[in-house]
Amino acid sequence: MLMLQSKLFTKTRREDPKDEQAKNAKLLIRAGFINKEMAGAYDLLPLGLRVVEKIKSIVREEMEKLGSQEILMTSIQRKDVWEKTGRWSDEVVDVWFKSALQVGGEVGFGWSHEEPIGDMMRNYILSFRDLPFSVYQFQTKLRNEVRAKSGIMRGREFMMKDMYSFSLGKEDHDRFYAAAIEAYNKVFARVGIGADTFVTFAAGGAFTKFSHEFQTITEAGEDAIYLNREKNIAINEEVLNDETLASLGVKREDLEKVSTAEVGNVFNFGTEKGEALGLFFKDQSGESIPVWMGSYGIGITRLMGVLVEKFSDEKGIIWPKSVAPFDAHIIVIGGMDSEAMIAANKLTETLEARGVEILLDDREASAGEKFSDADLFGIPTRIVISPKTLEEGKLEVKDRATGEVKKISEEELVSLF
RNA sequence: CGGGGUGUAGUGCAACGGUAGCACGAGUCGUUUGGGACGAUUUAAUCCCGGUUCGAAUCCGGGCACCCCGACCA
Repeated sequence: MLMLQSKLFTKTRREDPKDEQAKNAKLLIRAGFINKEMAGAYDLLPLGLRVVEKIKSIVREEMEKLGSQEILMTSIQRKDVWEKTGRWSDEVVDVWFKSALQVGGEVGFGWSHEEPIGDMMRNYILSFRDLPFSVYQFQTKLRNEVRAKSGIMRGREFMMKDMYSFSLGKEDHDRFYAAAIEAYNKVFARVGIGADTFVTFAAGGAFTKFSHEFQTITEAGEDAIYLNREKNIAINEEVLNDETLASLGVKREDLEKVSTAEVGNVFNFGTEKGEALGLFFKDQSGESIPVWMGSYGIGITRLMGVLVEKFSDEKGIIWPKSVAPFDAHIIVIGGMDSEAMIAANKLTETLEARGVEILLDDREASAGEKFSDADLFGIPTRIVISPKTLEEGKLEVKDRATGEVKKISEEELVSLF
């Protein structure tokens, strides 16, 4: 895959936008990955969309390994479904966006899909033979937040991967729940935040004492967790009390308080949703049993924000290799029809054949400007081709993360990918 | 939703109640080409509505928008 930078319509900015404080928004806007539409709503531009798609691919792979099936539900939702669980009320759920149909009747815009999916599954879950299974989707969630903040980390419109499991009962559910946690850990490890992401004990529901959240250490986070690194136990602030501590076997004085951002959560509904929504199956004896449900979320765009918060320096973003918009950024110094350009085109072909994704800076711009943009974009490997490198017969390769510069042959370079 | 702050060319900043200026960007011409090149030249703005005043970017009222703190985040 090759993208010519001269064709990229976005521009980089030298200065931070004045209407952003959050580092993730400042850098992503300056680099042209996103555009601010309004507070809490950002457009994904070509480079930003590529990052989001990379994250989605990783999540998708892990969900497929879990055996989950991808779907896509609607954004407009029926009122009656939410009334069944008492959550249509603005008093109960304060983030609703609602509208009215011209022909009469109200609709809500999906801030979650728990109720609609439970309702939908009444069409497909009839017998114990239909269970268990799980489905997931990448969906744009709409939430009428009173205060959007922190750039793309808390928006009114954002992308979320939500998964729902439908099980025969507790045991069946617990098996999937544990597997989902494993899958989530793999996702966070693959996007580069494994070491700083902890499964925490969070407020539970009617069926479990705790739910679990995936919290990543970052100063930019809104949450705080209490961490015992030795025992690998992390506790959310809202459930930190003597009872919790006793049940988990940790002492308050052994806990370290760290600032974190929630990147995922898993929740056990038990039979609560099934009962409220009328989602039952017939067991072998013909008895009607409520379906046991769980929900599992990963904030895709928030995750992108967290990555920028964690991986950047004064010059720009430093993407982990797994989610970078491109593998390599080739910088040509010299005109469009220079020797360097010809050499760059040749190298590009060689690398492309190996599946390397390349952004080729073929613009008529000064070297300094190209280097600055490259640093801002944060593509892991920067390759410079110039009259100088041609003369030496070597390529200059710079690692964005370490800053290390190497002069190597084309063969050596190709072997890096 | 409570509190605080800010709205000026595309972007980032100036301007005592008295001619809206600077830098970057963008356009044109020329010279340049390894860390945001140089010269010439052009382009382009006071969030909206109302009030005070001879005169408002500036003061007052209302609205809208954005940022921050808190609350909220099932």
